[in-house]
Amino acid sequence: MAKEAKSGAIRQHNRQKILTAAERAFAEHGFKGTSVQKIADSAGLPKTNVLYYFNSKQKLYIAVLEQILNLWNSAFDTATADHDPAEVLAQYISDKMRLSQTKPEVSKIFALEIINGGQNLTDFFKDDHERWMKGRIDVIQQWIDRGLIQTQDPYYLIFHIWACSQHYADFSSQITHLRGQHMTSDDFSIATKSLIQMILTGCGLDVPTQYKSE
Amino acid sequence: MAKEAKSGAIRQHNRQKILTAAERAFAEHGFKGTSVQKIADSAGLPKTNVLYYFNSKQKLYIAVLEQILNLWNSAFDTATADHDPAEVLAQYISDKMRLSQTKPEVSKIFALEIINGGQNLTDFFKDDHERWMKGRIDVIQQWIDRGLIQTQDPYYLIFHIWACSQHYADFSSQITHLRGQHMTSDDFSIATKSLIQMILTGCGLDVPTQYKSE
DNA sequence: CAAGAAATGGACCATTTGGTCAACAAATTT
DNA sequence: AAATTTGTTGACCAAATGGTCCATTTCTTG
Repeated sequence: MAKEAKSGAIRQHNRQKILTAAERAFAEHGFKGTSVQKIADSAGLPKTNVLYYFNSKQKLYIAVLEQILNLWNSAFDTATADHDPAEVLAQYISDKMRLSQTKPEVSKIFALEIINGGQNLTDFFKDDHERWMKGRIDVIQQWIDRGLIQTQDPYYLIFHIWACSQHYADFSSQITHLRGQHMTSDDFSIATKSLIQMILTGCGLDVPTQYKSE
Repeated sequence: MAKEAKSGAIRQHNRQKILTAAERAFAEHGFKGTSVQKIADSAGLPKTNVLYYFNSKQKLYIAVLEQILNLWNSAFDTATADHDPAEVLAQYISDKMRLSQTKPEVSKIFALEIINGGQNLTDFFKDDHERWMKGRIDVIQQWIDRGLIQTQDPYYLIFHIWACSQHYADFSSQITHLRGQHMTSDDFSIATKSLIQMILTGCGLDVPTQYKSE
């Protein structure tokens, strides 16, 4: 039942090629909009081969989702109420923005999945995420209680951070169109500082110098 | 060639029933994930009938998109640099949040469409939107020049407003799961105030009294 | 090198799906 | 009421697609 790791070099190599191709395809056209054939072509393998490694389109999709979870990590995960909220939040926003910049497909796949109701996310992931959230809410609440930060509800603060940072990945086509040009590295840098300044100031925090603009 | 309005009462009634059903379906499963049959069932009509009114799935989808555009209006559209930025922005955020609350399907369809690259949006719409954007950017830039508002780049301010407000519609399933309960009207009211306070304060603006919390 | 395991790939199948057709029923118009 | 337009419906079709089978080739390993 379980996929033995073994030494299988070809196996690992091919699986990764497929996963990468699948990631791109799913991000661009969603689960239903992506055909196994397309993924196979894109990976340079016959369709049968894709089904050989992953047993079904659905399982391949879930494998893509699971591979993605490793990117979710941030220093914020282990922050406590004793840390400086301004530092921690600025760092977290910066991390999320970098992810949107470097791995927009990841963000898109998750966006599509969540809009769709998140039915393919395993209960394990959901519970894990919920636990993570509770922990973070707890820390923020303590900051609030200690008068270190001004925000109504910790949940909404986190949602707003996610919303803004993910927006740059998910809605990149719109952003590019409206601005008349693709977001460059410099643009991302400015957008990140702009977002940090807005959220931190919005919470009554001072922006740490290294995240300040100009 | 063109669809004459005529008196066609049946026509109008059926078209609307189909559009409503299609809106729900597309929001929930995306374009590819929705079958004409499902829409027909949901509208209580045979599939052939749906194709009779709209000539193809694609045209039906575009009709849904176009119907939606009428909801995009806000007082912000006609604001000038002489208006009070705090009032205008608070009102705009409030409008956008209300839309997310009352018409989440609309937001979801657009999100799916944009993530997908927005290939089904007509050039007319895109140009229109671009013009709207340029106008709004211009107003905000004037506020900046007059020292009325503190923000790095007008574009990012608007993106952040969109991102946060739409998040409540697009990611509702995640929000419900993490909070452990559905967003009630009261929750939306608090979230709206929280968002207004964060963004306005983040721009160095005072929150107008009617949008203040408690 | 020989045997077993892993990988490759073409042929094939059942289902779903968007869309057409033609016949028939209901409204409208003249 | 006759004629014409509009609406309703089932039968049908071709293409796409997820997935299976099986034969063949390539690797690995004793």
